[in-house]
Amino acid sequence: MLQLADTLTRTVRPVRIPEPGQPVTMYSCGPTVYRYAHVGNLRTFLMPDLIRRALLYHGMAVRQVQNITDVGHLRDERFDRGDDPMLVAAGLEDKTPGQIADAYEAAFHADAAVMNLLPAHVYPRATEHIPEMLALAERLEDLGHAYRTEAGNVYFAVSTWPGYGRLSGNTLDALRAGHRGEVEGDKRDPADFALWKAAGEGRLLKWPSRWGDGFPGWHLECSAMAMRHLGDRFDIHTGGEDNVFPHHEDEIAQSGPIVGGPPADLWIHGAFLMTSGRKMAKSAGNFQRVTELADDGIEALAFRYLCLTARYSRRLDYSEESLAAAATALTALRSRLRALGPAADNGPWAAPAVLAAGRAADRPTGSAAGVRGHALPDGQAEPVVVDRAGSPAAPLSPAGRELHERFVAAIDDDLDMPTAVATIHATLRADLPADERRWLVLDADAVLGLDLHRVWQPQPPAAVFEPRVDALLAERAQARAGRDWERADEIRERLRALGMEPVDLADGTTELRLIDPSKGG
RNA sequence: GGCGACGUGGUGAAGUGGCUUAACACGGAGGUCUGCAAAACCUCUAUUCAGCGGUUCGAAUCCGCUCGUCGCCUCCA
Repeated sequence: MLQLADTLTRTVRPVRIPEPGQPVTMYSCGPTVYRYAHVGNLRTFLMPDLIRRALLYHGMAVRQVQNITDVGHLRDERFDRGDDPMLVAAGLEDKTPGQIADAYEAAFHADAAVMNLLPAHVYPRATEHIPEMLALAERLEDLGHAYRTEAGNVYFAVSTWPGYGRLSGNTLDALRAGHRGEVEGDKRDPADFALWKAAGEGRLLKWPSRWGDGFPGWHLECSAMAMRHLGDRFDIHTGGEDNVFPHHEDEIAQSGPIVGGPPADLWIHGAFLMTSGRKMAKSAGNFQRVTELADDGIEALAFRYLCLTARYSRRLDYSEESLAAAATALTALRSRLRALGPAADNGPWAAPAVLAAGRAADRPTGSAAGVRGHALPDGQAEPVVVDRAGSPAAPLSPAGRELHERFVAAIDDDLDMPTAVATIHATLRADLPADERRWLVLDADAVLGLDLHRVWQPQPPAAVFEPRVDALLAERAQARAGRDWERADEIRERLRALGMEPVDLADGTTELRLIDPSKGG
């Protein structure tokens, strides 16, 4: 069974096995949609995708909710500059907050789709859950856990929640002792945090409440939306390491009095993606979108592969070099797999079921009412995956079974993807029949999510070829058949100039690979 | 100031008490194969885990100290 490192208890614990017919429930902190998500954000969003795939792999259904934060920042954050076409177009050209949020939400879905992230079942938007947030804040005030101030702000009184500090280690004593800087004048305790803030001058987004016009505190949305869509208690809560404090600490405090304890059983936090020794962040100027990778001839799945080479709980160094290495490794992996030949359509070694992320357009939009489950391509329902750890569908040999068990053990060990990836490399190298090696690798890909089954499709995944490229390829094939090597090499150079390398494979076919034309030779 | 994480080869990183005189990948070296170029396949590529002490029959792995790096405490994945 999958075990995960729980920040709250500082232990590695198994995911709770749900009642028969019930799903594992997971709430994932999602994007803030007033700017693009960068690859560091995407690494964090990959983590719940891996959890979900691992559980599906074990045959367990998962219900996943991922919030869309579309409120809270629009006054202070100038749509800061940049080579950011959408910011220029949408942000600075008098768009409404809603229009900006919609645009960036769509961009987020596009990024997630190219990363092969399985869509959540619901993407609730904060702005569509203001009534739930207000109801929660009112209950907390009525129960004596919150207080309203002269200025019209409502704060949660942390001293009323005895468990405060358990998640982050920032106990109240420590916080008070270590506090520095200004304290909002109307807080009773520096550690108190806002449930509701009075709307100031120039505030674009505000709602009426019993305390006057205002807007919700950041932490409130997750408490309210998790309760609405997953119930009081759910199994897994995911987020980035920066969410530990204050976001999740405060979420536990404000949900606690209502639901009788921490709302989630497991609190899982992903470590940052680092560039040049710093966390990736817009302000550091080291911000990169996943869709920008294509400009450098790198496909998004190479970034996914890169993420799989480190544990989610460890910071990962991101650089042009590490990304290029991942891209090369993924290409080589595909070549080795492809060399095994395609799977039979039927029989014991037929390709295992694929967990596909689909296209951005297949994703549900965030509206709370009328949410539809995510659609997979061809309208298929969420795949049912049997627990192959217990009884592999294919008749594995003892050596094959050993490799399979090694893979499953790695996954279950707090998502040890580096070991899992090492195992599939070992599988490809193993002294086993091609059918068995291919089956094991494709089976593993249900969790890895690298879309390895596509190696037998006619074109490499990320390439979009013009008709004339096809014509050139056909001509080269003819030239080679006629042993006109001069002509064949000439065409190769032309393709290289277009950024593609024709590679003649052992089976007589030719594959096109994307190359970086600027690197020449 | 408080809380926390990390420091392993040219690079990205596994390993957290013996099965490891340190996985896997990239890079590099050599070879097989092949119109060519690749790919694929094979071999090699850290006596060593920031430093110094300690615990132990045994430590990269546990403890202490030192040095270094980073993160959270304000919006932040």
